[in-house]
Amino acid sequence: MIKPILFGTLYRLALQGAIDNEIEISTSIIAKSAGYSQQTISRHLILLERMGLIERRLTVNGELIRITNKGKQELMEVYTALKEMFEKISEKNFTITGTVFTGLGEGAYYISRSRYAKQIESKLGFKPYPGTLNIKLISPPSRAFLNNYEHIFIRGFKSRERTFGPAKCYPVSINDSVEGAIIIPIRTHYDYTVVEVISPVNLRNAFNLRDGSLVTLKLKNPTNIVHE
Amino acid sequence: MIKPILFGTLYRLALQGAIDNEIEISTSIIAKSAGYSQQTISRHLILLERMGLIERRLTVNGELIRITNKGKQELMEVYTALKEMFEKISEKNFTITGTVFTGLGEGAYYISRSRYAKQIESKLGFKPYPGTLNIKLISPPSRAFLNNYEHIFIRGFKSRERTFGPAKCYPVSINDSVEGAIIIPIRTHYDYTVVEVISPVNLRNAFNLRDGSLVTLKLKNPTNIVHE
DNA sequence: ATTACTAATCATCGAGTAA
DNA sequence: TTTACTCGATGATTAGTAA
Repeated sequence: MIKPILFGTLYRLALQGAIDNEIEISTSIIAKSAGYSQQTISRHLILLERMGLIERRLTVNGELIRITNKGKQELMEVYTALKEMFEKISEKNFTITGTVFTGLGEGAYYISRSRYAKQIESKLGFKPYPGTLNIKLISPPSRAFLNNYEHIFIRGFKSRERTFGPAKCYPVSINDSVEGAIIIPIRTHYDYTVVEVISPVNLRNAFNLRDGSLVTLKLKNPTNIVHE
Repeated sequence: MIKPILFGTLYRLALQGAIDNEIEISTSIIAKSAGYSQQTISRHLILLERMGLIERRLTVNGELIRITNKGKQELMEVYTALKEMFEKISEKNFTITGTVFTGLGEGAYYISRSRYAKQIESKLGFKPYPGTLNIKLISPPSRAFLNNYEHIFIRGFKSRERTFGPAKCYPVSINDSVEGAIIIPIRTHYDYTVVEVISPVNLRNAFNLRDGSLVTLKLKNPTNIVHE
């Protein structure tokens, strides 16, 4: 990409319709819309012309400007890059990869509580295997992006001995076959590079997983909610 | 649009896949790909963060960066603008609008010469009405863009008294109904904000045109040739 | 290895103005 | 009215470092 400051001015010209087309405009008008001085735009135009990105002819009312094919290509480059990015987002974020590791067994203790298991069964549609699969994320390297997706809320509760916090669940398909969900306890901040997965089956057995085995998770219901 | 220099850095981050997605990267790596120093990128990231366009968390290997929805919107704004421009070009340049005005009658004199009329009949496929319709361009304001299109060449010739120069013709449909052509004498530079139109009929009568009447011309055979 | 501060350098900007 | 020059002011960049 050319220098951003010049790209900015070239983009302004394009907005005015100067692609493949001569427009009659003055530096002061561009300056006003771009938030720069007339002198600065004049200088920018001189530079763009020297770089072969625009052609221009002075007139009495200003100048006739036309973005050349070279200039068009500069804009096209950014356009196609942005296009690819925005088109790929939808698929790209749905696939999560990581490796299996052995945790402390805390997850299993939680899932085994009937107050949790019953909620999961009713809200996610499966009776969870009493255990979680710990996954160290590879791509994306952090679970922060999950905030962009819809979650299913699992309420916390208190027993006689202690408090069990609430959790968020994100339905996924594991290795493109078994259904399950990522479960993130809300209270604990824990490690952002790790997720726990629940499913109706023992995933270690189902896929013959050992520590270090690669697992892919695909987010379902990817509504890509706007937050903030 | 935000300041071009910051847009440039935001765009770099997007290229690295930071839209809706945390990426682990260091300022020096971005700097290398962007052609700036590590310090400059560091400063840019601080500014982008303050503006709420990115979120980031430092790690031991660099930092985790994610473009926020606000940042995404900045990119999307440019994307959609470029998209519209590139998608509309094909149609946009085909339609020409302008108003009728009375010329000096020079065109009529030319067309009435049989050496011209016969060429027009054989090359354009119609016997021209002996007159031209003068059109003051509104959109685009200059006929310079015609250079991007294929033309049909009409040879010049000499009579006993004087020389008649060659001309370029661009087939058009007038008001989406009558076929004709823009005819541009090659020799005379004339006024770039004006075109003359020929057709098999008297256009003033056919459309009941008076001076100031609006006319639309649509270029046919819009091959949109790349020149330069 | 990082990020990011300070200070010196350099590029860019805009006021004034000529053509 | 234009564009675009000079030049002093401003803002951005990099080098050198600290953390």
